Amino acid sequence: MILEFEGQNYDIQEGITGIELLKAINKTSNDIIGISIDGIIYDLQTPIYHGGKLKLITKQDKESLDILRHSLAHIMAQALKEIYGDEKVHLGIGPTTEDGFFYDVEVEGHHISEDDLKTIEDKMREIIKRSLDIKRKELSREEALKFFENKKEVYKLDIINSLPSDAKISVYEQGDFVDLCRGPHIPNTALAGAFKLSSVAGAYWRGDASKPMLQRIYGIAFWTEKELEERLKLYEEAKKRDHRRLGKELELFTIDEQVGPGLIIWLPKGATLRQIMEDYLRKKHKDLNYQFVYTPHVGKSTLWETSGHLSYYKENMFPEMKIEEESYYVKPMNCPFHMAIYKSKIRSYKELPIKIAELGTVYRYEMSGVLHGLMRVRGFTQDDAHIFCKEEDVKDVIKETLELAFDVLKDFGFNDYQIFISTKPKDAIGTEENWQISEGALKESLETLGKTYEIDEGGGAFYGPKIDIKIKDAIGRFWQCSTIQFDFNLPERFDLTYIGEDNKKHRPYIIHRALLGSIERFTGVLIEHYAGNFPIWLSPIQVAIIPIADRHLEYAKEVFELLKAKNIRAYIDDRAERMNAKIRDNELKKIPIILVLGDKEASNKTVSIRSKYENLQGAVSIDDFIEKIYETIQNKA
RNA sequence: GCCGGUGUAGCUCAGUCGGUAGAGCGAGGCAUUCGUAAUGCCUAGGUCGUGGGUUCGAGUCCCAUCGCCGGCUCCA
Repeated sequence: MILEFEGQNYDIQEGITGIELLKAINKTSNDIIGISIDGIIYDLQTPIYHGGKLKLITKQDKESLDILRHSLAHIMAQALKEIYGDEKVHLGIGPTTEDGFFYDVEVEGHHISEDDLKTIEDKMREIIKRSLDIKRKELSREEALKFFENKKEVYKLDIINSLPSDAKISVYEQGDFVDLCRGPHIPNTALAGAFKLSSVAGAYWRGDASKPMLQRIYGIAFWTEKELEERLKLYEEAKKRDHRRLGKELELFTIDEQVGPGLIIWLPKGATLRQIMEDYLRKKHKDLNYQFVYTPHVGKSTLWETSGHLSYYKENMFPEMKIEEESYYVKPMNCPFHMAIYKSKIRSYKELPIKIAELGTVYRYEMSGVLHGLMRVRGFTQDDAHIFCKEEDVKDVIKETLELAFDVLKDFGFNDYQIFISTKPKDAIGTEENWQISEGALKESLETLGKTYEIDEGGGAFYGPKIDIKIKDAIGRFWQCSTIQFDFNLPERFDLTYIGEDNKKHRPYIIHRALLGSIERFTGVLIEHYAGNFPIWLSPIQVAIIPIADRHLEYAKEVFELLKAKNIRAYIDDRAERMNAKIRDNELKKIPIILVLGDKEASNKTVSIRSKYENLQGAVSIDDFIEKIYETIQNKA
């Protein structure tokens, strides 16, 4: 077979392993972790049977991290076996994750706790020090079954039995430890980089709640200690930004055990933030001729039967309520009500597109174990809208909607996105034409706007294709917020029509979209994105006024009234505290602008500004201050 | 819902071997009136998540239950 490497062709014998190959081409280095041939990754232990373009994978290549992490999972498994006994430890799967690895295991007679992690880590380091070669062996199915049966590795047997009949079955061996594995792996345990076991949690075998629950041990791994430290710092940073903590500290929201889990209580400051967000959204939507509506929180069961929710979504709905022989359900979505609004009169092609918007509060049953602060709740408000349009409007509507989404996200401080288009799945409703036109509009609009996107082929809902936008926050995490979905289902179910130019009835297209998604969740993302340091336009309190001594209180009130008259959210910190203490407290409360008022300011009618903003510094007149803060609010800086 | 952890003052946490609960911050009061990140003193505040049980005696041990935390699962 011919391997092409650095512009040269090498005639290499088939079945050669990477290690031998590297010797043959005179490239040996501990930095080389694997190779790829025509993009297929091999470790250095695997025999190669096909030629092509050879690339060396070094520690600098992203792919090498996967190899490292995979091997660390094995080393952890070996450590567990040595600590708890070969026969007692049953291995599940041990894949890599975004920044490390995990292994799902069952340990007979022992529950691994966080306290055990240190012991396991120590054993892992010991194994690494043994400098064990990691060897690959291929087995026949029979051999493999026999081997793992002897070892009582029930989960491995399950895996082997589910492999396709022509699959190559390989095991990797390091010292006494042998694990069923496809690879790739580092060649020797001594090459294992920096790692830390982070947590242990339960995980169903094969993700199936009817199967036994194994224990999943998570680890983080990188080639160098430095990278590991950086990652651990990121977790620290995320912890500092945790919206549950900041939400409490900044008095934005609370969740009361007595009120109920997953139900958000907006405290005055959080409510102010929410009102600002909602007012902003209303304005943005009205500019594009969206019509705002209000709809009830409950609807009769017949409504949910028509919409299909009772057959497809019931397990996520709060249970039925009976009133006067009728059954009602609390709404998990706003769609059926918006359908009712469309149907409230005969529609003409002349009034399309119709854009019905609502900040609609919905309730969904979420399992108790998944609730999480503002991010995962049982009651939330969607910035929801349904656009009813003609086929020829589809493109323009999608483009307009996307522009609005990017505009809004940008104003909230998000400029980096991952965009996904999900296309037609196997069991779909709607005509081929419906899907083509819709998918085409989604792709074309993104291209017109110069946005790159990925396609999740066949990942759409059965009722229509969609675009999901994930926003990147200040520390690099992605959050899915906006979604724009076609719905070919509801127009049929509710028998929606409009009268066309031809005086005949036609089916409208429905585009269902939310930009922030859930106001609750988006607020959580905002809190973490800004670490509680909101830009002035969003900050519940924009200005803290600190009179230095009581004799300055009168001037402070004067300034306060002037700000209040201009709709600037200010308050006077009139506590009997020293100025320094007040400055500290207001900094901790993350109030963006602090005005210190003393003799100088009172006599000159100025304010002394303390803020992080360059244009808002030092001593300026009140008018200047108001002008500058207005400018900053306007810029949403 | 499942696995594991956890629950002590408004918040963050200490509480040994089972012997009736403690700190800091915060809150209230008094004094201080101060120039860019913590002034001092005093005071109040707890059915130890809840309900059972063991015990002469339970914050501490056991059972149940609720909430929270980390995951899994789920997210037409």
